[in-house]
Formats: sequence, C-alpha cells, structure tokens
Amino acid sequence: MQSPPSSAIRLEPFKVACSSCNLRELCLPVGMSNQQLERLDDIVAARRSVPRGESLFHVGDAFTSLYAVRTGFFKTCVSSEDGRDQVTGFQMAGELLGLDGIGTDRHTCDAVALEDSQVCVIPFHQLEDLSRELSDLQRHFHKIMSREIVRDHGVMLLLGSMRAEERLAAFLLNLTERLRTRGFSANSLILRMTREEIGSYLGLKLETVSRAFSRFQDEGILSVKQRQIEVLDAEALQRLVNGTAC
Amino acid sequence: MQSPPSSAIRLEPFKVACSSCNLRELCLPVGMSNQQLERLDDIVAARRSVPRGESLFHVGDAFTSLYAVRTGFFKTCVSSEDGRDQVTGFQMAGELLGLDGIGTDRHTCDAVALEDSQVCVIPFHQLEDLSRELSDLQRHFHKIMSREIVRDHGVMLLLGSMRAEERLAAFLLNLTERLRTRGFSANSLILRMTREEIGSYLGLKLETVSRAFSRFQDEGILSVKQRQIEVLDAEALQRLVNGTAC
DNA sequence: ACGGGCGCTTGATCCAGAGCAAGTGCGAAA
DNA sequence: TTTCGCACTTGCTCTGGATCAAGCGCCCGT
Repeated sequence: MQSPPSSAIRLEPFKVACSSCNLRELCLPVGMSNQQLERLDDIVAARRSVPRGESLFHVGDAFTSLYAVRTGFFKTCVSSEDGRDQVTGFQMAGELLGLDGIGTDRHTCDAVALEDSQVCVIPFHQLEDLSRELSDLQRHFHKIMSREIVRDHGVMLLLGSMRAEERLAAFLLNLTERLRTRGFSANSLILRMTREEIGSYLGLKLETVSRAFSRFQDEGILSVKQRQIEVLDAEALQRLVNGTAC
Repeated sequence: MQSPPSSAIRLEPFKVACSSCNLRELCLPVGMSNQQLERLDDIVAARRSVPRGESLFHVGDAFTSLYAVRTGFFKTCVSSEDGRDQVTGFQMAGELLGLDGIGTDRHTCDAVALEDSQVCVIPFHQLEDLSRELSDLQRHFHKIMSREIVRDHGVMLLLGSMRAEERLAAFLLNLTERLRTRGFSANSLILRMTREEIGSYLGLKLETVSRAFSRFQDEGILSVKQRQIEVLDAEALQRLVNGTAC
C-alpha cells in the first residue's frame, strides 16, 4: 500500500518555527528553553496540508516522520483482514500522529483528516538524534508515548466495561476537556466526526449513538443540533461515567 | 496509595547480567552489542521477586523504574472510580512492565503476579541517560513503546468489533504465538489466569468465556481441561478471527 | 482421607444494543 | 431555486451476551 499520489500532497517548505508557534505549550516542545527550541526548529522542516477526507498516511506506508497537528482534526483507524475497522483515536491541534509506525517502520493505521488540516512534519530519526542531545526533549517525548498508552488503557476500560450512554458521556467529557485546554468553551462544541465514526470509536452502532444523543437531549443534559452540541449539565455526564447514576 | 510494606518486597542485590540472560533476544537488549550490554548491566542493578497474588506496583505509586519479567506471569489492570476494573494486558518473560508510569511519574495501573515471578528492576532515569549515549538502545526502547501502542490498538479493535468467540480465538492465538517465540509448544498451554480475568481482558463475563471454551471443545477446536488447553485446530481459530467462519 | 472453598460449568431467563426499515433534514450541486 | 444524496433520527424486532441460579470438581489445608 502507498500514500496517495504525490500530486495530492502539498508540502510547504517555508520555515515553521516551533519557537513562535502558539501550540508550543501543548505540543512536542513543552518544557524546552528557547535555545533548545531553535534546535527543534531546525528539524521540523515542513508543513503538510491534508484536505478533508484525505489520508496523512495509510496502513503499510513506510514510517519516516511523526506529525504534529497544527490545525484541523484527524481520526486514526485500524482494520482487520475482513472489512471490520475501528477508529482508535481522534487528534486535534498540538497532538502527535504516527507513533504507531516506530515499532515496525511501517504505519499500522490510517490517519484521515476530518476537516482541512495542516500538520508539521517531524522526521523521526532526526528527532531521535536531537533527543539524544536534549534530555528535556527526550523526557517529554517519552511522556507523550506513555500518555498515549495510558489513554489507550482508558479506552479499553470504556470498551470493556461501560454501557452505551456511559461511553458517550466519557467521550464527550474527554472532548470538551481537550478543547478547554486549547482555550475553547467547555460547553459548546462542533463534532468533526459522523455518528458512525463516534460509534466505531466507542464500539457502538451509529443508531445507538444517535439514540444516546437523543436521550441526553430529552433529559436536559445536552442540546443536540446535528453536530452542534451544547453541554447543559456536565455533572450529569460525570455522574454517568462514574456509574453513580444507576 | 502506596506499595505494599517493604517487608513484602524482596530485592536481590546480586548481579543480574543482561549480557548472559537467555531472554536478551526478547527483552530490552535486542540488537545491542556485547560492549553495549555491559553498560546496560551496570544499571539493571537488582531483581525483585513477586509471589503469586502480590502486586509489583499499584495505581498511584511513584514511578521510578521499569520492570522486565524474568520468570513468571503478570496481569495489569486499571479501574474506574466506581469498582469496575479492566485487565489491560498479560505479561510474560521478556516483556516490560511500568511504561504507563512515565507520563505522570505515577503508575496508572496495578501489576499483579499470576504466579511466583521475578523481575529485573530498570531504574528509568538511568535508562534514559544511557539511551542518550547508545542509539541502539534508544531506538529499541522507542520500538517497544510503539509496539505497546499498536498492541493496544489491536485490543481496541477486538473489544470494539468482535464477537465473544472471535475474541477468545484472537486471545488464544496471541498467547500461543508469544509462547512459541519463547520456545514453547504452540499447541499446548496452561492458562495462568482465571476465566474472570480472561473475561475482563476481553470485555466478557466469566460465564461467556466458559461457554466459549466449551463450544470450542465441542467443535474439536480445543481440548479444555480446566486451565490446561490443547489447540487442536489453530486454523479454525484463525478463521474465526478473520471472520471467514460466518 | 476428608471437608471447605474457590474456580468452573451449565441451564434458564432477561435485556441492552444490534439490525432492519422508513422517514427527515441539511448542504452541495445543477 | 430545485434536486439529490448523505447523515441523522426513530420505531420495531431480534439476539448475543449478561444475569441469576444451581451444581460440580479440583486443590489445599487439616
């Protein structure tokens, strides 16, 4: 399998400075000094634009780089030999894509843009080289990978032991929390993904997701207008996740 | 939360040499030269014995070290605020425990020995220091973390989209494959965990696991005598996982 | 050898969520 | 503006696995 034809890949070679990026407190550069940031700037050589619906990489593509989401929104998904597939995560600004490829030098999932997006390209071997020099960078990179593992364990807990409404509540709280960290309202959000994609992530069918949204609306927990969601009672969502509500 | 009282922790300070360990082709030292291995020997200072049923670490414990399983068998589990818990993995000889703690400097899961076990203690900061010097070590450590992420994605696929028998088939194939890598028969295995623990890992109740075992036995795919399993038809298991069987 | 307890099996019933089907609404293209 | 198609909603039925319950068998300690 290959990436889409190179005509579809837009690389912008002009300078992208982590040191002046407003995501630097969320992204790879967390905790680095200005001097260290300049070293990082040297290796983050390019941006790449990914139009909505297109893939940043596919299963089987050679792994060369990590990608930091600059703008936009992605999903990652794996699929089994038969057609089944599973959304394994949604990534927003400041989050890293491509960690799955390190282990085998091939990507093991697809990364698809859910809206027109831009990523910073971080050549991985150069990142490894630099992180041998800058222990702060090394430390932070390890933390990022570890947190991804912990996040996955949380999803496993959700998939293994929660009921449909609990899953959706946990999902919404997670999304609003991440949006809040990025300076957005914690109460109002626009979903970038379809009901089916939410369902795939949560191990549910799209109808079940839709019904859960309707139920939450009936109960005054949410206002749902298609993908425009208002969280009216975040505590009720929290209670659902904690299992206190039953 | 704390570790069990130190009286329960047995540390054996005598030298454990990765360079002469028969697990070195499976464990952290993969791909390292003898000279590099000696450096690793310097930091892997101790073994620790963990009797069956006891924990290597708990949720909330301060994170200081990774642990390589030398002998024995572990499970890791996370739990939500209410009592629900979820087994997130089973670890056997040569596999690493504790990666979850790197992100927050606290462990986020419990690691429990399912039989009397021994681990090598790898102080993490020293490992980071050394991996800044030895790029082979750095490279391999990154691969280990990435593979853990990929493994978790596989479990998410399993939990999100497979049916009970498919889950159990995938679990058994995974176990036998790992045992095979360690030189054991691919057809005969003794389960170290209860039906309930298997169920927790697979997002099923213990009765469902038991019924699936019985069904496999009726169909001539397995011979099941309590925890003694013989795989009679591995291809049938593979077909189940691929979904070809329906 | 015996008794107790835990882990496992198996049967019967129940229910959350899947599957199917029919409609609705919104956004993009003509 | 109209039309088309896709995403979503909602009702009905069905079912895989959960839940409840009873009994079995193996291991361990006395």
